[in-house]
Amino acid sequence: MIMKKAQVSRRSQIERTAETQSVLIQAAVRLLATAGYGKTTTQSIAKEAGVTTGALHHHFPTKDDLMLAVLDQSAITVEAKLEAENAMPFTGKASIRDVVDHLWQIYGQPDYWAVWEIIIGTRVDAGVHQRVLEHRAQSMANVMLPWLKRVDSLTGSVTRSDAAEIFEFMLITIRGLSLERFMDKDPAYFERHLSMLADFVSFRLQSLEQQLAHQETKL
Amino acid sequence: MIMKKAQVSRRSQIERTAETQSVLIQAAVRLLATAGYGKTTTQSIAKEAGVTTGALHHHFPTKDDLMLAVLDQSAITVEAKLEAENAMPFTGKASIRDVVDHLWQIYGQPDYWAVWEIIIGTRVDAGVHQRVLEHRAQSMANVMLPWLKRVDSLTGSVTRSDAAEIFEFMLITIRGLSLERFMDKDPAYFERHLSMLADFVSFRLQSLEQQLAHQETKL
DNA sequence: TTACATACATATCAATCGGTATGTAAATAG
DNA sequence: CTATTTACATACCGATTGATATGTATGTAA
Repeated sequence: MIMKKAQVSRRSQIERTAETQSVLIQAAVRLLATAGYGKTTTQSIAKEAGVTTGALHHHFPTKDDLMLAVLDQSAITVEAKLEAENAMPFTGKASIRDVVDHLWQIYGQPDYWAVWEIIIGTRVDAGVHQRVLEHRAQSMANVMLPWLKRVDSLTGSVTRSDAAEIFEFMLITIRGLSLERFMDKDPAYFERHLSMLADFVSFRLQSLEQQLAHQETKL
Repeated sequence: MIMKKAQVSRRSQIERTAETQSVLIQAAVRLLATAGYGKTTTQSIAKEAGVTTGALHHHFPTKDDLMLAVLDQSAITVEAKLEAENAMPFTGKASIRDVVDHLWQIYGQPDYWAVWEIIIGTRVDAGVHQRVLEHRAQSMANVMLPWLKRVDSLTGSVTRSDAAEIFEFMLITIRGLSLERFMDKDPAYFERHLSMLADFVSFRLQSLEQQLAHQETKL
């Protein structure tokens, strides 16, 4: 016990800062996801993190600063999950379902809803909302790039704008599904609709390919 | 001017009640849709409605009561829009796009977001949230019924559970699309994805029919 | 016209919001 | 070991929250 106390008290300043900030961000994410933006107060965040509001405001002068830090952390987490996926192979129709599952694993995660709470919750505050949107646009581009590369290597004929459109559609549906988590739906419900989404994407890619092949034979 | 004053002051009690409650509900919807649940306070609602908080609490003892009244009103509005659509014919693939457009006209309306603000905003309060969910389940059943009848009369072979699943998928995508309104997307973005959704539904219905036709020839 | 109910306003409540001022403990530079 | 900075706690601020208490205006039934 004493040793542990001594150990804790011997953290460097940068370690202390990193840990406290991390704890605060995680607490904020948890509260945003479960209670929503409106009920995620600086006091509840501090309590959840096990620090005081003084500590919170020391690291994040305003609540908005903390919210933006949550977005930063979320972007990092998403990127890490994506890189794990990028290491895997991508071989045709069967793996479309894997892509859908993976997107759901990222954006269907309860914690990810924190990001939407911030987007929606800050929409009245023009200043913050603008920064949030910029943040998001950057993140979105990073996420889509690997998909575009994969579709290129897979079909070689589907245009980038078509592939981008399909990717957008996947994210839209997955976002809609994530809203359903606020209702009392069973897991099979989500499974069914992820499956339908994967079917559709496969169908869409296939028909785009055939269309282009047909045009080429004509020329 | 005097006549008008006299006219207004000569409303019956039931008229006064109906008008004031309506004004309050409309104000709440407007604020929920634009500012969100957290920033929709009883005082801002009263101010927006042009009455005092005393009047608000006279008609709706608690904020929750007013929120449930918003859901009631929303259900009525949706039902009215549906009946207008039900009067129109339903003739095959082309009109699938009409159905999608109509659903978007209902659920993509900025004001409808008020309903989601309530669903999401009250999710911590178990008591209210339960009533909200029950309210919603009832409303959903009403919305889906005409679709099921139409698919029946159109194909005659697609099962009800398949048709219901497709309808759910449409709503999921439309909900996801409605989230995009908080980003700065151009109208063409929405048009593209509504079009894709319609394509998919047509494809799905068609392939389900062929599947069933194939099974019948086998027997 | 009287008696009463209903509709609504004013004033105010305790609780809580985001944020600040100030004091103390812990780490680090000299 | 000392001086200084950094991390964090305690205490508190004005503003605002949902809600209530009480008074007044308006409609209605006898």
